[in-house]
Amino acid sequence: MGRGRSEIKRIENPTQRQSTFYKRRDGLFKKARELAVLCDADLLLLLFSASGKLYHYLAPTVPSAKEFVERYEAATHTKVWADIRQERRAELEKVGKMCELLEKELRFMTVDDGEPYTVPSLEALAHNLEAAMHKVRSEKDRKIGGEISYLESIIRGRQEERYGLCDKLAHAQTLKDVEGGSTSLSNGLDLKLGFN
Amino acid sequence: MGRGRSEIKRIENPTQRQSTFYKRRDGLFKKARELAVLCDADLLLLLFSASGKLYHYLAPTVPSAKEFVERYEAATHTKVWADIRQERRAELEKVGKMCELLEKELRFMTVDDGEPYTVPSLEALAHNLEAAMHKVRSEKDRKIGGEISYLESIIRGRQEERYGLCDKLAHAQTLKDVEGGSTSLSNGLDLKLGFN
DNA sequence: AACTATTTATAAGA
DNA sequence: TTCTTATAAATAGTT
Repeated sequence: MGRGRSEIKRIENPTQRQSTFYKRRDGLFKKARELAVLCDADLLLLLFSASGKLYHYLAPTVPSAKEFVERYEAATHTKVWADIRQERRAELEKVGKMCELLEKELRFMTVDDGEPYTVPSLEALAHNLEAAMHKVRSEKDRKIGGEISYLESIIRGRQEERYGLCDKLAHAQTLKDVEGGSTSLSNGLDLKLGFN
Repeated sequence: MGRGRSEIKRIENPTQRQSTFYKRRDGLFKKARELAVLCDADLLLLLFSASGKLYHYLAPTVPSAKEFVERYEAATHTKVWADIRQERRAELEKVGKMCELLEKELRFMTVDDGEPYTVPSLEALAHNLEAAMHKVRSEKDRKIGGEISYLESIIRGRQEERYGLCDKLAHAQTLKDVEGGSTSLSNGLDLKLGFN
């Protein structure tokens, strides 16, 4: 709304940001109230401005903040964290592309630090790297031999595997929680290198 | 908005109330997100529908989350939020790593498509993987041999390398865009595996 | 789930 | 801040 803007990104100009904060804060609280009343919903809204000031709204039907938080807690342990993971993952995928490179590199370099890795996990890592090397080598050989047709024949299969990753991603959290740390690492690498 | 209404009172018709709930819930959450992002504010929104279903929004965290939790705790004498913050932070890290692994895998798997890669780049890739393997193997051996002191002696050097990575990261995007896919890949691995 | 006629929210400007 | 106003968004009623 208003005379422009559609991008949602941090407003750098402090004056403008403050002004926008006031307006949108009022708008948000108004919306919150309306939703609570119109639809008979319970809601709690806590807001800290960048300068640290607290604003909050508690729906009229909610007797007390404490009670509400307890209710939230109860629901939280059954359902909410899955949603949070979902949100976080999307957020990370979107925002974290740049950081990814650095984190990746740092992770590899921490191998030198030795701290976080157990011998079994290092074995798995070495094994996977070796397999990856062979994979790449054979790939090269095929290419040199001009056996393009061979490549083409497996492209579809790989493509399908790749699409399958979407599903893996969708279940990644579950897997992660079930498996142990080092096992998780080696599985991650297995995944990464696409071994069967 | 819409074609009527201005009175804010409970909607008695259940169907209409439900419909309105969905629409306004989406609107409210969108507004909440926008406010958090635009104005760098921290907010928490908990919403229970009349039927007891929970929806919630937590502003993208980290820097101000601490402040948020501390202030909220001070205001409500609740300990819950400290735990939530902790869990969220751990969750963020885990999820980030998982995303990384999957994205990495996707990148590796594109080697199979063969399309964007030239023979020289595959050679470089294979070479780097082999070197990485040896690196990991020797790392493992050192660990097994308990030669911790050796590790410690190189940590500082690696630390410095790592700091240099910030600069590399800053230019990583540029490199990637400027160079062809194949060259980029081998460079990526050089970076990733930390070869000199 | 979509579609619009309207009402609201709000970005800029004062 | 606060008000005004031109525009962008949200959404009530409808299909």
